[in-house]
Amino acid sequence: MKEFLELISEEMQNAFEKAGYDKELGRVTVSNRPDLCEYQCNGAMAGAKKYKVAPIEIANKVAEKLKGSSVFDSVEAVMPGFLNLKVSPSFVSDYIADMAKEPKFGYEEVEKKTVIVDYGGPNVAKALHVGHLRSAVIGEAVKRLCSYAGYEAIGDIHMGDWGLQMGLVITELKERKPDLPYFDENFDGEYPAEAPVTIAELGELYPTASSKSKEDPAYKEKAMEATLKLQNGDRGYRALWKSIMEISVSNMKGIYDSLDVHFELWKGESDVQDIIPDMIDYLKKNDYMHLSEGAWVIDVKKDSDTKEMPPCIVIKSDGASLYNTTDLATIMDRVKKYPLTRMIYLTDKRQDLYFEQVFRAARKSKLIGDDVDLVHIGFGTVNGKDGHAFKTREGGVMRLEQLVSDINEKTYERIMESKQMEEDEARRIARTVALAAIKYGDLSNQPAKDYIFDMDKFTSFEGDTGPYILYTTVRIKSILNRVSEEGYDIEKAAPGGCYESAQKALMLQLSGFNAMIKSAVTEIAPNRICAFIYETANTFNRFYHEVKIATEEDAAKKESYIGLLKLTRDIIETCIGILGFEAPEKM
RNA sequence: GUGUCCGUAGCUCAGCUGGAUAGAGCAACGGCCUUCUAAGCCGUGGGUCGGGGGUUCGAAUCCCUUCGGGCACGCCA
Repeated sequence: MKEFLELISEEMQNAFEKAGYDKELGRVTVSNRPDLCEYQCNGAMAGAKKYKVAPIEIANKVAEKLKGSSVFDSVEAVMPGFLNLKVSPSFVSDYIADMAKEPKFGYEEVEKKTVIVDYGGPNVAKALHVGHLRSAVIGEAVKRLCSYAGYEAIGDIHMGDWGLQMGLVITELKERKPDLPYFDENFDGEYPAEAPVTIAELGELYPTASSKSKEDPAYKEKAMEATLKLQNGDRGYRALWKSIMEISVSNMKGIYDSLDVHFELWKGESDVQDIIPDMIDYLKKNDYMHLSEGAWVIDVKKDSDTKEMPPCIVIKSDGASLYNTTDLATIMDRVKKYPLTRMIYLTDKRQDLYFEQVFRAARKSKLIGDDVDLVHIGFGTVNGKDGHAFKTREGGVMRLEQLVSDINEKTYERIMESKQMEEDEARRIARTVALAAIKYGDLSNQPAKDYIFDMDKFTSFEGDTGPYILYTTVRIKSILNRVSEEGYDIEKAAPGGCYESAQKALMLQLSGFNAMIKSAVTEIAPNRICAFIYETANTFNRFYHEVKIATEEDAAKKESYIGLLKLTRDIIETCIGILGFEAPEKM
């Protein structure tokens, strides 16, 4: 189905052509002066120079040609040459009626192709903290957006399970419990089924090891050795690693589930270990890689570069692989396994340069063809109110679990303050609302920007927030339920006819849905969806306030209202579904 | 130093390929609950869009320059 703006632009373009001007000038945009008109066309001013006439003259001539148009209710040419437009109520309401009938509200899917979204990126050794929130939340939304758009979207958590962090953990554990069989070179029996550490211990092991290695070079040396030993397949280290992986992954699953974030693939850096040697051979054989300062690197500098571009290190001088190695191997692996058209990576924006190097290296060495798009979306940091990295009140790193439960608790209190409700129902609703608060709060910002995670703001639930969106949706559902209970068949209600200006405003708002999705997909910008549903909620609440729906006596009006309500609900729920949260039945 | 992102109301942010009086939310102040959920709606006050040039009929938006800030720059991820 054609986009609404496209349809009215066509009408305008025809008028330009009939008036003897270039069709291209007739592009219509949403008005930036809603007090004057709904849509506008600025083509007359752009064309003034070309035709050597005053803009207003062109505008007048075009307006003349639009007399009797079934699309526009009014076309006004005003100084210096704007064309101010109002569309006819029947034209919008017909369009809206069509949207309600079409699958995906008339949005036309892209060609079905496979895209991998690489997000999450948790570190096996480290507890999930606020830093992991954005990747999970944005990544999930991007993946769902791609799916909605028609792609075959595959999400890969891509865990950090193979680098130095594992060496650090192993080293620290060895210091503490040297008697574990994993560290006994001569041990050849079955390793214990139970993990040698709890998840809590694991969470503490890494930070300790990490700070030790920064202060003590000998310790760092040990950690690096342990890393290499693990990568080289030491039996005990592998068994230990596997054991740590198991408890870590099950812990992660729980947390990601609570965020309603789900991965199709639970791959990690370690999964490509077996193909790394082949890749290295390939890179060496074809001279893509050479020795530099003891390390194997791929030069990725281009003549056109104005900036410094260090080479991409594939093998460290101690022979160990690193992030780059596994990322390149992962690219190779994915290309082999899937008919890919695109790979989207979500990480902190501080890795911008790194990904540019890896992408260049992958292309240069032909591990990936030019037909596959590689995109890195670097997102900003989550900061506290003071503008610095988000911390707990005590100054520690905010664990993701902690953050979620804090917001759940505050939401629960908020509900109990004003509503009469059973405790477990309130708890359940609190989780739904809290999740919306967290996700919307994140997604409504542009991904690349840092943002302030303000707990008070996030739990206040007024204005441009997730709970406001949910509240609006719940209001709609509430009316539909009521009407339905009174015996009205809401299934047959269709949004035909336009009786009120607030109703028309809502229709015009909804008519922009498919254009919005299109731009959100092209720009990979979930924040577009947030802006759209916020405006939709505003427009609906105005309509809600001005028009009494349930008590409307005129059957035709009532049907059109209810039809519009259903469409509004469906569109909002589709949008929040893409964003990764949902609305409760009541709140 | 090189590169990159950013600087818009007291605070947090929108402003798409340049267009008419720069928009929201929070905070402040004032209205609206016997009528579909007041987590809502309506209204008031508040900005020389960091500064300076330029392109244009027209610039927050494009170009140059300058100041201020964040971040990254071979063996971490």
